[in-house]
Amino acid sequence: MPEPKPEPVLDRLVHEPGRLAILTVLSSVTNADFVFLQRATGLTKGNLSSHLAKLEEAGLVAIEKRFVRKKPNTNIALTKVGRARITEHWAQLDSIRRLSEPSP
Amino acid sequence: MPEPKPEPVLDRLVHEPGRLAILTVLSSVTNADFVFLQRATGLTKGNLSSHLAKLEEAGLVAIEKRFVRKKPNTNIALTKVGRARITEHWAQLDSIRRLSEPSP
DNA sequence: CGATCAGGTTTGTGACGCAGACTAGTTGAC
DNA sequence: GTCAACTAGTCTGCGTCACAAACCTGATCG
Repeated sequence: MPEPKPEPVLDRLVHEPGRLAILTVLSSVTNADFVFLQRATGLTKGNLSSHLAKLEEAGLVAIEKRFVRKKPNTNIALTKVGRARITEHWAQLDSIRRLSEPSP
Repeated sequence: MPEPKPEPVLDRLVHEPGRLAILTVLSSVTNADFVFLQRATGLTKGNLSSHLAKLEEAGLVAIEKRFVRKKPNTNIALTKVGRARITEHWAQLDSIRRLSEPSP
């Protein structure tokens, strides 16, 4: 036996703190722009940009770029898949947590 | 301003899925041996070993090596610090989560 | 004009998680 | 006694990735 393959319970894409913050904020506001998200999450621009790129690539968020008052503006919203995944992720964290708290 | 330094809310050392599992399991059993932890967490030996090394280095767990029935046996327990940190971590996750669930 | 600012994107790199190779010692078969 | 197989871990190489700093594009200001 070449070592047991563990079940992949926690999705790293979602679990990463920066992305967890992004997704969680998004799940409460329906849509947000880049600057708002940066303030809300405390991430740097570069960081936020690359996290968003990954989330978009994975289909968890939808990104729309426009110009607002002659300035570039990036609008981000959770997709259905994204909403499902973040919800599921919190549920999985709960089940891990219950390992330590048998029953009140 | 050279980009705002974000507050380090989530401790990566603890947040990492493998270690989160280890710490959470430990917080329910007072102490455990290597093999038990491997089964409980689903990690491979190599993985578990290096995670434990990091946790020990950070003072979150205490590791004691013995021989039990002529075989090497590694016994692991949460330290006070470790117990505090895992509790605090769950609390921080809660506060992040509340961002998306204003109040029922 | 040149400088500055807003709003992002691209790049360099060190750290790290992963799994598989390796080690040390034990037990069982012959 | 010695050979093979097993237990209990540690060590190593590699690919990935998060981070921040440098960079880019266009608008606005002096």
